Amino acid sequence: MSTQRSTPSPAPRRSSATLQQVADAAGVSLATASRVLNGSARIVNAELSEHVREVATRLRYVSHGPAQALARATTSLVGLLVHDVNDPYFSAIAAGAMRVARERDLLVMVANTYREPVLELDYITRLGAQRARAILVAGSPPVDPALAEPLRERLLDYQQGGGRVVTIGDQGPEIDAVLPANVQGAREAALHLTGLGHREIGMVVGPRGLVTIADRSEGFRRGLTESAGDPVVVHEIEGAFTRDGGYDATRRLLAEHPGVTAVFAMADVMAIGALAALREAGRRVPADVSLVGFDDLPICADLMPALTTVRVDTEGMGEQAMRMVVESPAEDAEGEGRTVVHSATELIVRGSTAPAA
Amino acid sequence: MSTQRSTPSPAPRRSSATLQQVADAAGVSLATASRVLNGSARIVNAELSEHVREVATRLRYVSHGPAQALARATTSLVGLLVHDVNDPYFSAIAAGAMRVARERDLLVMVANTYREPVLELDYITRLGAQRARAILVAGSPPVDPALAEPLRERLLDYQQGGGRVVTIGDQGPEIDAVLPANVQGAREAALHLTGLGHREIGMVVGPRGLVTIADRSEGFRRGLTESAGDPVVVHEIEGAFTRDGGYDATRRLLAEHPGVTAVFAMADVMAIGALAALREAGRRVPADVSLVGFDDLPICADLMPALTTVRVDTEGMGEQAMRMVVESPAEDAEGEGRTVVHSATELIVRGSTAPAA
DNA sequence: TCGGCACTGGAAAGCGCTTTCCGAACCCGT
DNA sequence: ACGGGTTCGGAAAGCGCTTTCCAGTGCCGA
Repeated sequence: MSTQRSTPSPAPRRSSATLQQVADAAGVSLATASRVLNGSARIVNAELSEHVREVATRLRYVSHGPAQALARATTSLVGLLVHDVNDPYFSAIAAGAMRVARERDLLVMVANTYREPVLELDYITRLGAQRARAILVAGSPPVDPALAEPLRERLLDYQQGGGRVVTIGDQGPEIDAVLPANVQGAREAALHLTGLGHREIGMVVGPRGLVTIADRSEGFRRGLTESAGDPVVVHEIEGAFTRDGGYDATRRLLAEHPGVTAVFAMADVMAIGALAALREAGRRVPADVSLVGFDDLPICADLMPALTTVRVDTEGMGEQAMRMVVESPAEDAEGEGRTVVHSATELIVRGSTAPAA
Repeated sequence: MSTQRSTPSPAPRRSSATLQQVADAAGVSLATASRVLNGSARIVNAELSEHVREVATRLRYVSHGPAQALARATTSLVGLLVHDVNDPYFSAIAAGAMRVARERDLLVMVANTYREPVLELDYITRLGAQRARAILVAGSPPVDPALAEPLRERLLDYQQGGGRVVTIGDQGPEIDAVLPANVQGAREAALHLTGLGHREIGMVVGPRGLVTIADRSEGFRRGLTESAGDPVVVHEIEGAFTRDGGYDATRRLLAEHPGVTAVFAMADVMAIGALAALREAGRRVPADVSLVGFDDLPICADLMPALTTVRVDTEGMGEQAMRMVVESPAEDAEGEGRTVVHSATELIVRGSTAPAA
């Protein structure tokens, strides 16, 4: 990148008017101005009200958020923690959440945690310091309770401080959550594959330490056991939760178990890598090997072949989570208990799966 | 989605300790506590300092952002306006920006504007009200000055109020910007295609009202005029700046001009749609028709065939923009003028282009 | 006609923090 | 041993706003 500076310009640094100035200019008290301009319960005479509003406009008055937050002891900021906005799974969640936030006049602070516990904890603290009204946490927690505990603890802390927490993925008791039906979805994928006659199947799994992966694995295996006919051999290979992770894992899978006729990748991003690996290995999809993904990213339909996958309503989950933030505001204070919303999954059959050869 | 509530739980709603309480508990003054806990210029005795810190930890003190913002007259919040985080182009920008923000201890408020002027203006106002330290605006402004003016005006307003503005895309004088080399990139795409002997080319353009599109069109046409050999016939078809927009436009293109041997789609998302349309029309890529995109989204390499495209360093632009926010903080106040950073583009040749039949 | 009430505007007390200004304590050189 | 300079903790004045409480007005019924 190259930088360049051009001609100077005048710079009158005027900071915007205060409520007091508006009140003075309008000849009313600070209290009245406040009531007129920033939605109060108390009602002000229409005429006066109009006058104040005019003056405010003329003076280009803009309310001071931090001051309001201080006086009201609440903000309109909501935090959203995602592993990585640049991953379509999470950007869809973010988009959904932001849509609802917009309707509710909330501002969303998004942070990438890259699944790093330190970052997660740090962001929660920072959001707490900003007195964010709520925190949404998207992304699978670790299976190991010892690893999950610190995050959970911090969230509980924040929640006790009066903040609202909603997670997409199960962070345990007392924390509201919206959960995709991972087990169920994976089970359907398994039934689909065995139904097509596949008897040697590769599972390209993401980091086993994640609950999401554990659930999808479990669901898939459960589905396999339910299948009629000959017993199924399954090979499980782990890779990073990315395109390259799927690519590498699939290469290893093919090297070690050349006989597989189907591959189940535990996320579409991984499936994309798997597809590349299969192609590279000269396996035709679906003629030689069938491939199933998970998530149903928008791109799936445009892959060649189009990817059979399990649809997750990511955007819907983001919306739902954000809705919960506002709609049961005092849930915990009421001692009511935890709210859990389940989001259904659905197998979408496309061109990447076919009967076993 | 189905909802369910489970067992109740106790709910002691304790809000976190204040600085005053920490000071009292530590037996020091408010001022000292403040100096110890929230980085002040003044230094406090190491021993005392340690003591205060201990007490603060014990009391689980968390600084109150809004109060600090009020007292300091500045915040650590930065706004980021994007057309849609769910579009990989923008999510990459967001990821880049957030990475740098993280380093600088800034919190990023992301908002989707869906290219709706009303939303853009509204968000800027709201960010201004929150006293966001800076606003990043990603996305092409309209070509029509009458349409671009309101946004520009509002940004200038905000800037005058002491906020920092950096745009990705040119919002005109006095507003710092980082600009992708759209013209240059498109020109290269044209040269590549004509170099392969294509003489009847389709341009699948996005909304003509956008500067980005105008620039890419211009660059492409310029490249065509520079080509050696026979004159080139070019057909321009407009579509929405999405996958479906590209799909529809390409279908129309093929219907009206079946003779095209190459298509230049002005964004990869559109190219993906174009690819689908070509496939559907029975045209082999690249044997019958060559295809070039723009942006180099990560998925491009995994399409079939892999997409020849013009790489834009989206993530780098996001980083750069965020860096500018912090690194020349008082640029406008100094009357220095505008800073413009150019981000290079590069033609990436992959499998979707081949010599004309 | 008059007491009482509903209504509405204003004064003032914070909300939690930063920072300026003071003054006490301490160190040094002479 | 003493004056001047340097440190460093504390008191207090805000930052811009909300909201409680109070007081003035006008209206009602009796």
